Amino acid sequence: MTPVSDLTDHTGFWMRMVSNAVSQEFARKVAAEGVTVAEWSFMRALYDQGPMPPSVLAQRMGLTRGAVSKLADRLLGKGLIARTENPEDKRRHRLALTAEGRFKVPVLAALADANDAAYFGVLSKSEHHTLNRLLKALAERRGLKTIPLD
Amino acid sequence: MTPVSDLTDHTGFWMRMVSNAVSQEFARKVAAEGVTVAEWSFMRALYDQGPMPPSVLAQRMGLTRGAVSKLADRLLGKGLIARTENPEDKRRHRLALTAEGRFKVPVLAALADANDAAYFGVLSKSEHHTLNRLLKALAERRGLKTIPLD
DNA sequence: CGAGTTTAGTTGACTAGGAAACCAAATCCA
DNA sequence: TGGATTTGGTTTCCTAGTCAACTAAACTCG
Repeated sequence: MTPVSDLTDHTGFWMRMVSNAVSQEFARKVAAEGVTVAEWSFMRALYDQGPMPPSVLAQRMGLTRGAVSKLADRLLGKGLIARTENPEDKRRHRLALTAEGRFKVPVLAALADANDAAYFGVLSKSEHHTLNRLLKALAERRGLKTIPLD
Repeated sequence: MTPVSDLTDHTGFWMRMVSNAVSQEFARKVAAEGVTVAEWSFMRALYDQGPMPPSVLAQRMGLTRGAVSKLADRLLGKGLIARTENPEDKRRHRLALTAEGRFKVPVLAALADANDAAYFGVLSKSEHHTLNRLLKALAERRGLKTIPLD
């Protein structure tokens, strides 16, 4: 008959289906806190690693510099991050969380925790552990490193 | 110290990382054939289930009617699908693959097969099987059904 | 020194999708 | 019958990215 394999034969199909569902759910939750997932990821990176120039952030987040530039504008507008000049090189500057931004991180992190737990809670402990192991193995064997966004 | 859990503690984090990588890789490959992933998914649905109205397609693909309307415009422009009027109800119409579109599906399907195989081929047979099982379990227990796009 | 060159970041044109307003055809029903 | 409502689809405006052109600052080296 058709030489075309079934869509559902692909692991990638199922992975994306689940992954999308988890992400969309999370996006909905952080939206209630007034931030997008990209903004959360941005803030999270600053929280973990301290102030850094936009270019580094772009690389960490797997975004273009342009995207980070615009993202930074939005976060500046919301008062969640601040820009600090570098007197030695006027091109460079660094982005850092404001007090307000810093305060928000644990709140959002709690949402992330809850979301993950709720979503994968339908698996048994050992299933969950196995899934983690397999995903990490894939990421490692493929040399993945950029923080996933959406 | 910080009350904030590590990003990498989340299964969703790893899942998205891997899922994104698989999808981006696939997007690159189909782009070489002149279509986007959404277009592929669109064509695939028509291939599997025959001609259907845009609204049904929207539901199947988890897109809004607006999105499908635009997607259909693009595919019409590329000559991959055709619109057929419904004489009984001038609002409705159905979308179907053209001969050219129909011809392209197996080619794209082969790319999808290859991509999936390459990506998950780094797992052992039993690991791969386990991963499939867990993902399907998650999808099922969560009642997921829309075809994942990106 | 000062004209190219490189580097950091921004901007503008473009793409893909969502939400909601919108349009036209069909249906309902008093 | 004919106005209100419902339905199917399109369009408009918005958001969030990419890519490539651009600007300004710093560096290089003849």
